[in-house]
Amino acid sequence: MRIDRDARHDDVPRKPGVVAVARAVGVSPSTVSNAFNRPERLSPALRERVLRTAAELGYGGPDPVARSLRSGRAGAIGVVFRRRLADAFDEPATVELLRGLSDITDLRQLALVLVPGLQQEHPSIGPAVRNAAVDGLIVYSMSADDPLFEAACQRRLPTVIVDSPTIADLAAVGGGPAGSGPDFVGIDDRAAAETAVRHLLGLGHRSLAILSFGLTAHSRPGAAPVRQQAQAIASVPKARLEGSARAVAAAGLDWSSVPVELVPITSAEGCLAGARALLDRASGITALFAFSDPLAQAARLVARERGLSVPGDLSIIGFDDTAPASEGLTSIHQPLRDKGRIAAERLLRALGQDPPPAGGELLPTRLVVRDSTAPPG
Amino acid sequence: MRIDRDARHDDVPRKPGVVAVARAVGVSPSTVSNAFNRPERLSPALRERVLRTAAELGYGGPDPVARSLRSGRAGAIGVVFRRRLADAFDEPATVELLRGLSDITDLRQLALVLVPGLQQEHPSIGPAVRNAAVDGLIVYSMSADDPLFEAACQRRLPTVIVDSPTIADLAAVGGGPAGSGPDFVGIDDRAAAETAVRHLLGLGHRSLAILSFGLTAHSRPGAAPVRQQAQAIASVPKARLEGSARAVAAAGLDWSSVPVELVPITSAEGCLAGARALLDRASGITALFAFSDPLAQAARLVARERGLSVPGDLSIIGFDDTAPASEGLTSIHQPLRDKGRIAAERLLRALGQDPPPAGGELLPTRLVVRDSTAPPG
DNA sequence: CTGAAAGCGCTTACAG
DNA sequence: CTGAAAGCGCTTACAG
Repeated sequence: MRIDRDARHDDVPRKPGVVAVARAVGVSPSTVSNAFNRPERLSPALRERVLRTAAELGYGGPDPVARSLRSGRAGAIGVVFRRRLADAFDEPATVELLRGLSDITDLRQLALVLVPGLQQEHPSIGPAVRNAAVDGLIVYSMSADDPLFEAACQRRLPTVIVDSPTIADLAAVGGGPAGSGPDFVGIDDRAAAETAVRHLLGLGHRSLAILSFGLTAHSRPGAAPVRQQAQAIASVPKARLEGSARAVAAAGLDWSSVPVELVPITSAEGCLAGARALLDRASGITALFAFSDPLAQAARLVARERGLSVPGDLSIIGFDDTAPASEGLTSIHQPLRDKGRIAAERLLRALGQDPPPAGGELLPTRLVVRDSTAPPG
Repeated sequence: MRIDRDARHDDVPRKPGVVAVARAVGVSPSTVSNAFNRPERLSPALRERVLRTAAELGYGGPDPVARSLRSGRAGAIGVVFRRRLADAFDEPATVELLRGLSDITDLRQLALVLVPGLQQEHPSIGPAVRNAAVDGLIVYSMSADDPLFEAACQRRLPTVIVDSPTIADLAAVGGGPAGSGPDFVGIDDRAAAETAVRHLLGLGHRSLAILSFGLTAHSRPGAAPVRQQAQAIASVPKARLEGSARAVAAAGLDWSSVPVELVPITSAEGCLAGARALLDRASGITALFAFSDPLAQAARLVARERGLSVPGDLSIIGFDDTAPASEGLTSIHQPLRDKGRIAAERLLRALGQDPPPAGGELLPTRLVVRDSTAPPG
């Protein structure tokens, strides 16, 4: 055990601490601490002497962990992801959100602690969120039934949920942290999806299909009939499916005949496989609503593979508007960077004296029509 | 002071700790700790009772900071950036490096602590790297004379430098951490630049110019004559300039007549302004070597602004190969994701029993010829 | 299977 | 301007 080893060989200290420096200079630990943290309390000469001796001894400065334990502040905020960090960096929408978060944390030189979700391969290690030394948490788009979400809530840290679960869905499931509860920043996914489907229907399409995310934390890829849709827990796909259904019903069509395919969004291959599966079983459709731009891009690739022209044979609309405009993908735009900024601002306010108004914040979305949607050929 | 407040009102504890839970259950703190960390040491019934009481009391689980102080491990590695985090996320090359790093950290569920550099606006706060609770550091592309680099070295943590400063440049400046010194992962920037310029010269160009990064930590944008180039400290532009000069000299041309423009790479506007300045004063050139793809893309934009066709009137070669292949930019490819992976692997090995061989690792690069370079028209 | 004790490295109000 | 003392919340070898 390291501690005992150090104590035994007192003459061979592994790493010098504040007391070693104090001893060498001939002052008290308080003075060493002050030399680093409150320079104005020392005479310049003494401060100089302390700093020089510290450097000679190879003292790396006050240990941030000890300082943090004493002061109660970590100087960092955590961002909790559903899955691997590598997956997060692969999603343009997530990187844009991170840009927005860092726009705000940069102003205070705060570190951003990126916390990975569970790995299917190593479920035993336990969620990393339990170990993150942070002052507050951004929880990014999780299903309310995800064990990771429970673990995040358990920290009882000031928390801002981004996108999912919504406060309403949280209440329905009965989970969530105690006390004042988490804050929320997101969009009106139901209304946005309704807009997307209305756009397709307005062009004259009568036969469409949907490429969605998983409906629960442990959702399997594949077709999701209406009865399975009713079991949805994940707020984002749940709301978008509801919005889509509403638009379809309003047009006098039968929602239960609209194919919905669930796709694991963790990999480009998953997106392609999902698009292929959907186009296999719904070969008659003329329009497709994908719940993300990468999904829409995959669908367009698969359509081309099969000799379908877009939008001639198949109209495709995406979500997030993260594809380069040059690709001409019709999509629902949402202000992802602002979402990050606002989430970080609200978290920082919750950490300070100035908590933001309860109830969370919904950001505006808008339909951006480009070249991937047109009337059926 | 918070501590005293808690002590005074012992009946209104702010947050329950392991002792509060222990008291409530009627066991010792050790047992509570074991309930969370070594479940096998308790009878299932007792463990259950401890966990239930903890939940009732609103205990969030063992405090990671205290645990970290005691155990000596943070369960996270830090990535130190030269500038704002938001700038880092704006650079495709940096995001790709982060993907590589997280490919490895994900395997162990390690958090990634993103540490911002100094803000010009608030130099007073002190470098955030001093406060990062991490087990090791990835230092990403810094100039050896950057105060931030010094602060990072001061932590005396196991460290892997990515790209800059190189071990050789470090030794020349006389800085760097004591002890075994930092590890290094990068590329042979000199050779890669030589290849790029040879490609241009091989096409028949005789009049070229260079769009470079800043040569020191506090480099100003603008023209950099040869005598200023000699003062370069930042390893990457220094080596690339040397490689370029070597290729130019080998072709029997005069390096001192090759315009070199320094560009602040922190913003898209900076890139455009740099490209404009260079094209203003070097209007006769037929070829341009930009030290990054975003810089090359900016140069192409500016060329078009001025009615120059690429590659007809102006050949442009970039670096990193981060632009979409569809844009047809000739570039030097480097394996950025592998670079991240290898850096993380080496750091993890240094943290364990299996330190990597000294001397660092140089990754291969290759010239990718596309449509932005051609013989002079 | 459980508990008492020490200590991780620091900071801070307080006394001098 | 400087020091002695307490304590942040936890874990761990050791004893029982």
